[in-house]
Amino acid sequence: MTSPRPLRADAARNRARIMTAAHEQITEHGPGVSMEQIAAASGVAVGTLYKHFPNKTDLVAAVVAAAFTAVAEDAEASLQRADQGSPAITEFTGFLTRLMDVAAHNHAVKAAARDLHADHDAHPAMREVEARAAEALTRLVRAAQEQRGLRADFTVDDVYLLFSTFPADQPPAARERWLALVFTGLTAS
Amino acid sequence: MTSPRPLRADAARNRARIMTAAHEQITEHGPGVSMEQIAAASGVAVGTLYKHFPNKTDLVAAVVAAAFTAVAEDAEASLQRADQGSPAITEFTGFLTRLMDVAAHNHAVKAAARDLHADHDAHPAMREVEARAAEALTRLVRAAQEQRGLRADFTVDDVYLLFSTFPADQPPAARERWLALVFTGLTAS
Amino acid sequence: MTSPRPLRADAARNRARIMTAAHEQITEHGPGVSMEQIAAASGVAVGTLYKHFPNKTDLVAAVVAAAFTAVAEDAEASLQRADQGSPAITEFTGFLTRLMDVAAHNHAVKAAARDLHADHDAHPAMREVEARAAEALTRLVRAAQEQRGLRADFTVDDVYLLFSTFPADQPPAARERWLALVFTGLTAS
Amino acid sequence: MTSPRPLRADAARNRARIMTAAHEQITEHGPGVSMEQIAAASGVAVGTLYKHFPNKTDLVAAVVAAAFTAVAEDAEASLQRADQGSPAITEFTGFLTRLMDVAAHNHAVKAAARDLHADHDAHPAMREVEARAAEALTRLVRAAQEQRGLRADFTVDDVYLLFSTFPADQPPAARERWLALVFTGLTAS
DNA sequence: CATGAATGAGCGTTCATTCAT
DNA sequence: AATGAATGAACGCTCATTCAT
Repeated sequence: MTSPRPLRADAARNRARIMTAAHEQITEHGPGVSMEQIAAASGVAVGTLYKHFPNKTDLVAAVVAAAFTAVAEDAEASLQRADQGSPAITEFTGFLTRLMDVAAHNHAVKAAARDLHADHDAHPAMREVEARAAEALTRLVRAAQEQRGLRADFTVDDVYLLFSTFPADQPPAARERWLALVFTGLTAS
Repeated sequence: MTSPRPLRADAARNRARIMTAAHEQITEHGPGVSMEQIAAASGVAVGTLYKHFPNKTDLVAAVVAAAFTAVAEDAEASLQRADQGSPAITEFTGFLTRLMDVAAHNHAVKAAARDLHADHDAHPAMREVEARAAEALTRLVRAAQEQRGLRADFTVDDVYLLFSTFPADQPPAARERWLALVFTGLTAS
Repeated sequence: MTSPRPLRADAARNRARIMTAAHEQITEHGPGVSMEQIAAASGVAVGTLYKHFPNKTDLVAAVVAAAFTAVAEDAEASLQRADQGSPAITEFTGFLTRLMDVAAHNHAVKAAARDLHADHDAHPAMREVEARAAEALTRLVRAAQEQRGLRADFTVDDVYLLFSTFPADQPPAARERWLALVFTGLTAS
Repeated sequence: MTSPRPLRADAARNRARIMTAAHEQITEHGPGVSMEQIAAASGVAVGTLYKHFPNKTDLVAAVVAAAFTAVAEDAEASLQRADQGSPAITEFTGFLTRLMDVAAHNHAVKAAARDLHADHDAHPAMREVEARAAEALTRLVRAAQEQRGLRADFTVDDVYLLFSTFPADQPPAARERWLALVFTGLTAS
């Protein structure tokens, strides 16, 4: 569905190398890295980048989407555990904490995501992964509210809001302090 | 020490025009505006920009610092009102709210400040204005805590943390929601 | 000699599809269309284009030559009608008018032909179709001259000259005006 | 009027060198020459080209316009001679002949002009020089018609039409033949 | 002091062509 | 014979910065 044709083996390998290299380069040098540099780090020529991704924005979006896939999967696993009896609020705060960890370890990728802001839905892979996460989180949030652990007016959009404002580029102490401050306001009154 | 020579009248006028124009241009077009464009908006030539500011970063830092001066003054005024009997917590949340308003109306400048991140202390004007604000805020925070309105572990650094993560570039509804979530966690337990 | 091997059935089919697609793409997007796009429109891969035509120039030349085949056939039909009693001058001006029509409807192909200018004889197919047209036109011109309708010094080269300067890319009114101006000078004195 | 400020001496010199080099390079390699190559031939860096001309199209248009200035002046001189008693038809055909000569010696520039086709009025310098030529030619055409030398329905637009279709890139013999054919149709009936 | 012309490395992107599969 | 991934030089253009005037 995502791939009309299954992509030749060598092309798939190159695509993976490009994504990996792009992730590394963005992490190391920020979303401003040049395509040329990503190409060099991938061990391919620029043209190959453009063969796989129509333009730089699309490549960056693919990197961001890939990074978010793990998050979506984490959300789904958390929901499943909650469905199987684990306290929903525990699962939810656990998910949030891990989400912030991911953000902290990928803060340049997060910055890239922010640069995409306006059209973050214009990228298919992004839309898909967001939908997955939203689906799981909606249910996890609801469960946590029903168990009286999470404030009643909390929504999935709030997760995005908190995530998007998490100080991923600051030192661990600051990140933890921020979480502490914010978490205080999340519990049910 | 900060000013080896008191600056000739016309030079001072030029400097002011540059700062004003730079603020406007950054606000309108983001921190990426070219020096050429700022120069044009200032009514001077690029060379003059470089006469006043060794490089673009320094100019942007000066603009950011200037924008923060109003904030420092607001902090001082709030403190003064608290000293004269106004409830410290009211003054503090009032200050915070106005701070977020300023951020929202200058979010491109705030973005510029963020781009400076690493060395935001490397710029003298920045250090100075931060010191003024910190001085006033420290006392305001302490007062609010003594009056049992603000959580006991709150510090001035937390103000920076909250300010730096405020979603200034998002629509009003999101900004207000963020404030609501965060403020919940600030009151004394 | 022109065809060392008679070309396998599927290869012949592919070649035809490529030529058709190339004609369409050139007509629609000009001679600058990329080989990739022509390949896509042909339903084959680029490699196949290069299998049939050593390089882009050769493909474009083949398209141009093919387009000229209809012209050569028109010339031959006109000559035949003249041989069978139709006034030669009528046939000749009729041919010229249709030639200009063809040019107008294929002006991007004509532009492609012009880009080839220098070596328009370097391409076998081109030489062949030109020879066919020249053969018929020489006799048609002679007949028209003998019947005193066409100026005595007119030659087949003049046909090329007029054709190559016909303003095919201009609006109909301009094309008609050009024809009117030029035709005035063609009748026998 | 064309120049709000009279341009510094060194800048004017560079501008002239750029125009000269651009003319030469276009003449030698066609309108497709790269800006880099024109810059090298000018003895300046690319940035300087862009300082003087916002983009390649504008530079090419300036070269074309400059080349046409001589034509406009020729038209004006021809008109003046006609006003002073020289037969208008002689002046007109003389002008046309010289125009074709210029085109022949600058055929790559003429090709460049053709590439500009759609927006050849979008370039101020072009508009101005066209207006000058049109003014003089309108009167010269009228005079030639009143003296019964030029066909009565001839217009200035016809001059453009003939000029734009003149086979400037063909050998002298072809060019002369074309002129001969076309001129036959211009005399008054 | 101010000017603004000049620099030139760098960027994103395109595309004819090659060659391993 | 066909595929299509990969190449990489080339292009138009930008912009922080320098320095002769």
